[in-house]
Amino acid sequence: MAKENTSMYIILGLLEHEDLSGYDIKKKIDFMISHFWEIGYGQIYPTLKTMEENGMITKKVSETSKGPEKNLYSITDSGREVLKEWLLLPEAKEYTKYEILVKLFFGKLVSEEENRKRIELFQERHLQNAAIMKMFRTNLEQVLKESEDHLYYYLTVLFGEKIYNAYIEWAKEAEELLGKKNENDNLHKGDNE
Amino acid sequence: MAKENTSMYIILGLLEHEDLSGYDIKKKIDFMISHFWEIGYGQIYPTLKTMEENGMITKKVSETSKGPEKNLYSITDSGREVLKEWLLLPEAKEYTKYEILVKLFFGKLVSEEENRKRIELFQERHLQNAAIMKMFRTNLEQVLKESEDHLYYYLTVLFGEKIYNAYIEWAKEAEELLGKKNENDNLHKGDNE
DNA sequence: CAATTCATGTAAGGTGTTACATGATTAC
DNA sequence: GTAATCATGTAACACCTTACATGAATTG
Repeated sequence: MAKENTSMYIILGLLEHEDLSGYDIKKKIDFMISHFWEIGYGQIYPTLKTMEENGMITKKVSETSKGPEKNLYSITDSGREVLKEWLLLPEAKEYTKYEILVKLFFGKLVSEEENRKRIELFQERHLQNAAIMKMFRTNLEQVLKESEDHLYYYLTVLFGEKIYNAYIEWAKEAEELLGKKNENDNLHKGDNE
Repeated sequence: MAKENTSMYIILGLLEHEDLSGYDIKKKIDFMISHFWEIGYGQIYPTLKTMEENGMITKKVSETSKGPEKNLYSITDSGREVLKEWLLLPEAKEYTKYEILVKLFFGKLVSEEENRKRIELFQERHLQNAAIMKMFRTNLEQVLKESEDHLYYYLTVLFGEKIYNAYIEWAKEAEELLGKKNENDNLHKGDNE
């Protein structure tokens, strides 16, 4: 058995709620979870296979009236136990890799324009992400008034929004700082003329 | 050759500034870079080996008066070129994995106490990180007044501080939301008595 | 004299990504 | 009819972590 295998627990968690195919699982993850944990098909299908072999889930081939045939998976009691045990364990610390910061860290080696462009693109990407999260949050808030079923989902969306906003704020400040540097450069240029 | 191999470029970037041993490289990364990109010895030593084979760096064994012998690496012109080319490429999007959010997403399956405890620990960890970043930033600001040599380093520290603060803010709000839920629960409890 | 730090490295295994392969159905 | 979506899967490889192994020197 694997050591961590968070993908497996994500699949278990989703199946605890409803029966799903590998394809469905991917869609759910992309929509609700991918902002803090991405998984590809290359991980999902093999994992489903070993999970079935280990008795955590069962497969039934569903002959839908239309479309290709689906493998529908259901969680077993054993799977439910494995999931709950895992949920009680302390989690590993978050795992973040920001290639943009590595490149910026060595920013002296390229032109300032290059660095500024990089930060702008980063900011644009995350303005979009922040907008998506805000939309999700607003929709969820309507639903939360009636029942708190989605409270934990809401917490993850809130997290996403906060982080993306922090990215955007940083990008603004970073651009200002580079701009200030430019002004100084120009002043000094003026001194020498 | 590898496809991305960001570790390699980090090593090149550090060697562009000064000659270092594998051990030195690890220390530098831990101190300045690990907040956005971690690397272990298991990656550094093998990478140095292949980099030497590919002519990006050269090794000289330094017989220091005291302590064990060191392998000091220097970047070559070829290595410098490889680094600069990479610095001009657009970066991959950031890679983040938050196991805590996965566990929270399925938070309904465990007790609320469990979830609250989790968030508190997360917050404590990042209060410490934020404090470290603030200290770094304050120190760097003193230096920046004299020369802007460390401006790019400063930008990465600023990033760290913003992100850790966003984590902390989120944790506060999340705790409040869980608390509010509790109050509601108690109210409903009262209704039924 | 015991623990920590300095210093280098290997082996094994787990994790994750990318590319490839296939084929039916649906929407334009 | 062509492009996109539905649906499943494999193979290769790149990446990264962990554990192990060794031994000298320094610090308390």
